[in-house]
Formats: sequence, C-alpha cells, structure tokens
Amino acid sequence: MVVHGLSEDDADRIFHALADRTRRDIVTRVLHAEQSVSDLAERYSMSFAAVQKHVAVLERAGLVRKVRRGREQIVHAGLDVIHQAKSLLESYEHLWRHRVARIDALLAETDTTQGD
Amino acid sequence: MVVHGLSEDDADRIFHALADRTRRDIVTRVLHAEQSVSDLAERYSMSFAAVQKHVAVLERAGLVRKVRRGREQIVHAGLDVIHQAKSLLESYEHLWRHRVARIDALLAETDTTQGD
DNA sequence: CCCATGTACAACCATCGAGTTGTACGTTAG
DNA sequence: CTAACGTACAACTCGATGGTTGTACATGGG
Repeated sequence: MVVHGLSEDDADRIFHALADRTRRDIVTRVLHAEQSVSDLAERYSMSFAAVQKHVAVLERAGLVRKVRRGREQIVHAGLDVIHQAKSLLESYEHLWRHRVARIDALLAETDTTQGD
Repeated sequence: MVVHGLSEDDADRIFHALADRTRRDIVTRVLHAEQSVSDLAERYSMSFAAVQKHVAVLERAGLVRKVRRGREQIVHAGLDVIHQAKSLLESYEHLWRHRVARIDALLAETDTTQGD
C-alpha cells in the first residue's frame, strides 16, 4: 500500500530539510551539477560553516550525498529520496480520490435503497 | 516553466507545515473526512490549543482550510496546495532528467567532433 | 617538507517552534 | 437568560535551529 517507503522520521527529516530556501537552492544546484562544499559556499552570503551545516541537514535527510574526491567533498543529489517525497504527496492526492470514490459509492447506494 | 506556481515563502510554509508528523496526520485525517478542530483534538494526547496551533500552521500553508458551521470550525483539505508541492518535487526530478540529457548531448557532440 | 586549501567540529548566541495553562468570546441548547 | 460547548488568543517554558567564530586536521602542489 505504502509505495514511498518512508518512515515518519524520514518524512520529518526530508520535509524539514526542504523547509529552508537555502537548502532547496542547494538541491537545485547539485541537481544541475555536482559541486564541492566550498563551491556551494561561495554562492551564499553566509559562512562556510553555515553552508556545511545545511549540506549536513540535507545529507541526514538523504536528499544529498557526499563523496570524497581528493581533498574536496563532492555533493550529489539524492534523486531516490526526492522521488519518495513526491510519492508521499501523491499518496495524499490518491487518498482524496479514494474518498471521493467512497462518497460517490455511498450516494449511489443511498440512491438504490431510497425506495425502501 | 514553473508549473507549481509557488513562491519561496509558500514553499517555506508548506514544507515546514509538512515537517511535523502530527500535522501530516491531521492532513491525512481531513483528506479522509472533514472534521471540526475539537474532533481532531480528541485524537491526540496534547492540549486543544496545541492542535489548534497545528491547524493554524497548516492553514497558513494553504494545506487546509477552515469553514464555520454553527459553533464548530470544519477543517477541509487544501488539495490544490498539496498538488503544487508535489509539482515542485516533480520539477526537481525533471531538472535531473534535463541534466542527464544535457550530459548525453555533450558526450555525443564530443564524440562527433573527435574525428576532426 | 611546508603551506594553502577544503573540510570538520565545538562553543556560543539569538530566534523560532512546540507545547503548556489561563482567560475571553461567540453560539446553541434548555 | 444561562450554561455548556467550541474556539481564539496571550503569556510562558524549553528545546531545536540557523547563524557566527575559532580551532584542528587531512591532503595536494611547489
């Protein structure tokens, strides 16, 4: 039934990670092209440590992964987790459709039993 | 290009609202069936005021809407906003595919010019 | 080897967020 | 009208978060 395969803790981490515009921007950037942490840090008007923390939050959520290359740490997008988050929201929409169907069925049934 | 139509502030509010499991649970419940705030409050082991605050956060994000019915406040799901949030994540996936296509094109070009 | 680079991490500060309790207000049933 | 119900909101506590600076450590180039 649950296709997204996310625990409540996963969802907590993922949505919390996405709830910050700097972090969403980082995700967008690494989706375009993988970059080192310092490459990313140059783009923002905050300290390197702050950007590092944002990357850490994204990493804990699985939205991003780091791979060493020499002395740099290259940040990759965690495509699978993005997909899972999308699936979760999709399941909300399905829930709604299912409910509408249920109500339709109920109305139809009331309709048929109305002649009693 | 941007199909979801969400501002950065919108996205902040939406993802922040979804980053709490109680609030996600409330969304799930009202997707199943609209309920009053006190109906919802009965389901959780926290104060009425706390649940009220959660509903307010969801409302500010547009994930939920309240409509007065007598002395009760009925909570409805904000289906459109859920859909917009899904679209945003979808656009991330598209970004990725676009990038892969770009790289493919680049490799192909390098391939053709290699015979020069 | 040595220094600059890229990173990691701790300590600190201010603000925010989630929860509480208490009070006030409108609405409906008697 | 009055009492109970459902809601709204302010004030408070306390832990989490986003930001800072400072220090330490590994690695690659000259």
